[in-house]
Amino acid sequence: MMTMLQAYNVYEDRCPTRLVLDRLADKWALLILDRLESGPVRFNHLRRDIKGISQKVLSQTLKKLERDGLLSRAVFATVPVTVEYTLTPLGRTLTQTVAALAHWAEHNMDAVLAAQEAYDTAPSAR
Amino acid sequence: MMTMLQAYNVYEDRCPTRLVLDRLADKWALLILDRLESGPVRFNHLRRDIKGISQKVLSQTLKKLERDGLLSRAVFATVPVTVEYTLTPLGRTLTQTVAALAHWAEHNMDAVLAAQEAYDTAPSAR
DNA sequence: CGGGATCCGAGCAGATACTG
DNA sequence: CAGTATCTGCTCGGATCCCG
Repeated sequence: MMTMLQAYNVYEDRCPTRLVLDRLADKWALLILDRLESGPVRFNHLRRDIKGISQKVLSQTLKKLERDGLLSRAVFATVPVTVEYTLTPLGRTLTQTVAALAHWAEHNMDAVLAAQEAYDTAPSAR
Repeated sequence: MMTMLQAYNVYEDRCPTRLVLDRLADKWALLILDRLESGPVRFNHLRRDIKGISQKVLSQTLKKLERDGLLSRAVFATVPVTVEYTLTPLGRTLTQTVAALAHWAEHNMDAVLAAQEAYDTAPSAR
């Protein structure tokens, strides 16, 4: 199954997998997907929770993720209007992997920061 | 949200985990790490294998990954000089997750592409 | 072979203002 | 509340040339 589907080489340029990987290789997208894992969240709630993201970038990123079928957008005719973002089943299959990446970052950041310091203070010819 | 191990909140700005995640959220970095999984590779070999990457970006990305302690750089005094890039033990712990992400992209790209097409051809008020 | 240095253009991000 | 619109940097990436 796995071998059959692999009609494309990941390292090849212009392969569809690259397009998907490229979309996923986005700090904000990863954070948003991770944040939605626990359930639907409204726009300004996301904006508040994900510190440092601008309203424009949040809007753009949400639109891309919706286009990719990873999350869905639900509008409720309240006053004022309410919009909820929810992971689709497809998106939910991804969050496991995203969470794994986040956990790796969390558990290994000390090692990474130590490596950076060692690298920066190294007197060798760089 | 999460629980015990989380001394930092991933969604907080300026948290170290964010810095690491940000580094990982790089298409080229992911491809390079994935490519090095099977063993040491030389500079121009990487350049050839990872289609579409420029020499400058390859060089920059390798330097960042080395600084993060994810890969090591070995110079051999041949003529001309040979440079090999190898995953460090730390880097090797990451490739499992990176590979999982690549596999997800590969197995689900059809669904993603279908979702994109549906989104683009939708007549609804967007 | 394995890069560094430089120049340049496109795109992305920030800030601000406005709207249904 | 949940965005859109616009303007303005400013960084990133590509291309080119050069070197030990």
